[in-house]
Amino acid sequence: MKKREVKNLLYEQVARIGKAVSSPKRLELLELLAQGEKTVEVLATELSIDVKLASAHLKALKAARLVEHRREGKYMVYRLSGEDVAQLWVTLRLVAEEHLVELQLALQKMVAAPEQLTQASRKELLAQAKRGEIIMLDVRPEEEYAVAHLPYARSMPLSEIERRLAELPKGREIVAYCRGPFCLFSEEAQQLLKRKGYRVRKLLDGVAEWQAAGMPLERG
Amino acid sequence: MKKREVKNLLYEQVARIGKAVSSPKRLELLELLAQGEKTVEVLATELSIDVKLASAHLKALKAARLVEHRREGKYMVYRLSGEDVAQLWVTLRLVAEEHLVELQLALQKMVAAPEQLTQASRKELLAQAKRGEIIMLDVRPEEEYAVAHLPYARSMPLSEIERRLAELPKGREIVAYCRGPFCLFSEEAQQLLKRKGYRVRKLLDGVAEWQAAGMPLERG
DNA sequence: TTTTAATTCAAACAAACGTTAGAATGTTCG
DNA sequence: CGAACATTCTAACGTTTGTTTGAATTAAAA
Repeated sequence: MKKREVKNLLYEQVARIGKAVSSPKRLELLELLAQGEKTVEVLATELSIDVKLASAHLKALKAARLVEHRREGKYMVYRLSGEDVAQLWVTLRLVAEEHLVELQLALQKMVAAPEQLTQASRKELLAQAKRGEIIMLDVRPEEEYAVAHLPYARSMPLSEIERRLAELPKGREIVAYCRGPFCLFSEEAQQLLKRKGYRVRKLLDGVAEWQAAGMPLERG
Repeated sequence: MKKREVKNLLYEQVARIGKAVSSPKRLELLELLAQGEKTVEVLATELSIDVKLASAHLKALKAARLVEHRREGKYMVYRLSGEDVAQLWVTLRLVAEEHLVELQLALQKMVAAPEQLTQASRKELLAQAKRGEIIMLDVRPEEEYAVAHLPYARSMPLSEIERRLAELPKGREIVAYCRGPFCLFSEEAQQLLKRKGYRVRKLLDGVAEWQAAGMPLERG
């Protein structure tokens, strides 16, 4: 076998991964699955697409071995096939944010103050949370909190914040986070809590970003 | 603007990066450019493709802002638009190696002993090279060595090894490396030097892998 | 001016992709 | 068992891709 043929074979395999992440829908699926395993129905609903289309995209992801699935009763449950897949999603997003002006602009429109965390500020934040100086608030659905969350975080899904305000002491600053920079939950939580008179910061990191930065998670 | 439309916009931007890395040819171009800037002609020759086709792929990479180019006399010189792009290539390759059995098999066929380096063994290797216990040998073309190379490495391109054997003392073990796991230079260097009676190990890491692992490089 | 390197444009073709709709499969539940 | 449900398979569509060829351009060098 010639050198060129062997080389082509190698790069074609890597390109399979590339092809899998070349579609916006599949990227969104990966980001969602980075929060924990989910059924096809849930995924389709979150993406606002037909279940059939979601299934087709999941099949493509499965062909590239980026996801695995198992049957659970009536439902088919999909999950990422490894932590490195979540890491890949974060890397892709970071490269896009770094190089694509269009994405930077779109993000600025979406988020008032795009506070980027450095490695140092992540450690500082963790220390503050440990000492109880701030309240780390996970505003994702409770199932996702159950899979994994930032250390010392408590769960309060966006939809429940309004009627659970009593649980939040007014004195301390709140730091809200959700699925990552593209997720709007923490943005909405921040606006809601600000109206109620709280001091609130918003984190762009989700669990995938936090972990990719080498920081520890709590797993349920 | 609706939430869904904003989200679509965001993921579409990241998918631009995904599309750029969804072609084997473009991946090979990125890996080559990770060794240093190169002209279109050189790149096309290395890939064994038409200059026009190389130009078209480079245009696609440029559209995704993964590469930049400048004119230098008659030649158009391309380079990666950042270190994160090399990091992306390494991440993609690692995910592919981890999940695609086909790639693992192809690699095994190519390389006799696929010695994977851990973080600890990289540091140990660096220490040995510093103490002069081993000879770190960069067998890539000299220009690529000039751009960046592993610490304490000396340059001896594969094509020159045979007539420069006198420069290599027989006592010490030689550790040869090239562009990365998909490059055959170090494999051929190892076989050649073994025939000449040297003790030779082969490194799968190239400069991109070495750097992605957080290890230091020497830049020329 | 002529050569060289690189890009552009156009045309062509097969292959692959995203999406939609309808039929088929396998599972649970009454 | 049969009905309801979740998911996948199949077929079809228009679109986009990768590649090759040939001719036309642009910029710099000899």
